[in-house]
Amino acid sequence: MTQRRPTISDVAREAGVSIATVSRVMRRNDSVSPALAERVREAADRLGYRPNPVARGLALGESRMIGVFVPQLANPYFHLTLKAIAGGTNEDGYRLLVQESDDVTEDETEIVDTLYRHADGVIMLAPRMPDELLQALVDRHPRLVCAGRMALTAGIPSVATDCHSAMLDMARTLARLGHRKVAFVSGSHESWYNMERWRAVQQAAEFGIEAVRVQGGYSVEEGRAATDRALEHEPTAIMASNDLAAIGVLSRLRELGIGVPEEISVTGFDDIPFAAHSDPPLTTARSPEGLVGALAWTMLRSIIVGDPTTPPQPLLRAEVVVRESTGPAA
Amino acid sequence: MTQRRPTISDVAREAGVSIATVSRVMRRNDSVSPALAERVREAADRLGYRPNPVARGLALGESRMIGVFVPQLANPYFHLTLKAIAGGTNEDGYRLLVQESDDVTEDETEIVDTLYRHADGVIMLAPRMPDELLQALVDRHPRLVCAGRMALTAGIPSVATDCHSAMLDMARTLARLGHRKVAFVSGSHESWYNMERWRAVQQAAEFGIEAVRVQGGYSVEEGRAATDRALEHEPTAIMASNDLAAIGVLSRLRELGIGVPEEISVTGFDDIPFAAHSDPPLTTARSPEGLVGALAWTMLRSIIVGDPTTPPQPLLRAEVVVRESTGPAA
DNA sequence: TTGTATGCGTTATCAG
DNA sequence: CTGATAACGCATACAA
Repeated sequence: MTQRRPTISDVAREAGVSIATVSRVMRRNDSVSPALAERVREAADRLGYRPNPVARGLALGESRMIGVFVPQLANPYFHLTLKAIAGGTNEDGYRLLVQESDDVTEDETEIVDTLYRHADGVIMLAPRMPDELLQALVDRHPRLVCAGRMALTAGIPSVATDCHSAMLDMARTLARLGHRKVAFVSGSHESWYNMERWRAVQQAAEFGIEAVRVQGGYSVEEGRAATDRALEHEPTAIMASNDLAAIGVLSRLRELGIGVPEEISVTGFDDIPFAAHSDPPLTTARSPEGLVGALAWTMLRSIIVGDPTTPPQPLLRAEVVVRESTGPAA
Repeated sequence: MTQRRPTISDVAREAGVSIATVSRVMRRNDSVSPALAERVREAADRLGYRPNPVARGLALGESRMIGVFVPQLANPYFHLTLKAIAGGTNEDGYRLLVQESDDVTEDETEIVDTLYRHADGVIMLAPRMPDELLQALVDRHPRLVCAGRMALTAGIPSVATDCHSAMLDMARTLARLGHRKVAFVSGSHESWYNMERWRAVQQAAEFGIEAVRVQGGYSVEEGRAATDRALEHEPTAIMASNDLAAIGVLSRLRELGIGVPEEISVTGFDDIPFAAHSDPPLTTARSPEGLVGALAWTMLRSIIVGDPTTPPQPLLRAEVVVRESTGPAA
């Protein structure tokens, strides 16, 4: 029933040539007479033959696949980056192998290890594992780049957004509006981005802002739950580590009948597509995610092709987007 | 620099045995003396050896990978299904190869074809291609299942949600609230789900509802743009084909100062996580996406292992979730 | 220009 | 229980 897929030998037999010739034709190696090439192509078409990329990979020692690790596919934040990577790899004839850890940090090493077995290189998006593990990983797998986290001490080519500056900018904006006490709804303590953002909020003490941190997460539900914890500290503003949580905060505040921004200001981070359409529209920061993805691929590609010039490892600017969820302190 | 990965031969040499023995140990084939097995395992550990899954796949004729096609990774609707599939495959020792078409229907065949070269089977989520192409696809690739679209005429094992009934229920609810004219914000005309939903809205003529259709899409932005087109028809209710578009509709109506549900009622479909947190919370329908994914994998697995019993091809019930975006007709 | 033979890393068959 | 050795499907030196 399940007919066997035609192999290169089948085509060779059909065309009356050797498999070497077929291989050459498929690889577009021009050192084969036009007539023969045409005959081979016809035979291949007739049989519906397509080279087996796995076998080709084994022979060539390359798979033409790129592994991408992402903590959480359900987080819209990663989508633009992912698209940018996909765009770049497709253009260069590579395919993507995407795997998520579903936010469990312990699985990251295992996932990247297996990705690496199937792919010519791996891009990690916002890995949470500690630097030591990252270090061990890159020792095993030299073709590895980090996006969404600077892992320079681990010696991994990295590209990320400078969310510290952006978060500081947002805090400064709040300070100017008279806010003195803000609650930070934290994401994962293992996330580099999250810790950079928290660092900025703390540093906002410079502007006279007192900061407390409550545990949040990366979902609307976790943001809702964190809201009650935040309110215990009676802040005039709540800064969430990401938009997903911030939208949860907005949802919960509305439920409690607390006016935003009249009574409490709320900020997010990432500027996911929903941020502009929440009620009220969310003040947040937009990082150049597409650029992050594009650069990550550029860096990885230059590693793969053995380009000796070390690519720059940029920390990209994020831009504050002020919408209606922030206002003067109550 | 980039040291070669240790192969089975390296381990064999290190342990002083044949590669056959190493292979047996790695495959946990017990027909090898405990002492030798231990020696081999030690050698493997020392070298950091891990079997090359690609080579193993070539020898075995299987890759232990499952391809998943999805139209749009950025659409939250697919995430639960994806997670369910990932859960099932991981449990059975398979890995996932995920690819999206970015909503361009023409690319679907090519994507599935290449997925199929790398994987032991493919799950298509909500493919948009016409039945004839689907038919051609399954002729080439017997290990194929459809989720989110019934493709029975094409002879493809399918599992999907009965969104026609659910949409009809929603329309009935609106009719009882006095609505007589509704605008349907359409998704892709090539989407089976979308057409099922539109069919239901049309059928709502039974309840005295007059329906018009305007073009929408699968994003907040497209929903916003569609709103103005819908308003030209002066409907008392707008039924969007999916939550993403519905949230766009809400956003645009708020901008226009049109009260929901006082002046216009709005419904969505899918019950994505944001639906409960929009303003106002969205009336929508919830399909058992997790179940869809789980069943899709069950079906595919039984095909792969050659289970002769034809699995059922269920049309699953979706449930209407009434929230505050619907109310009596103005 | 074309064909032959070998290797890529494993598994499996068949002897010993 | 263990070891040669032939596949698996393809690419490529090397010969012709």
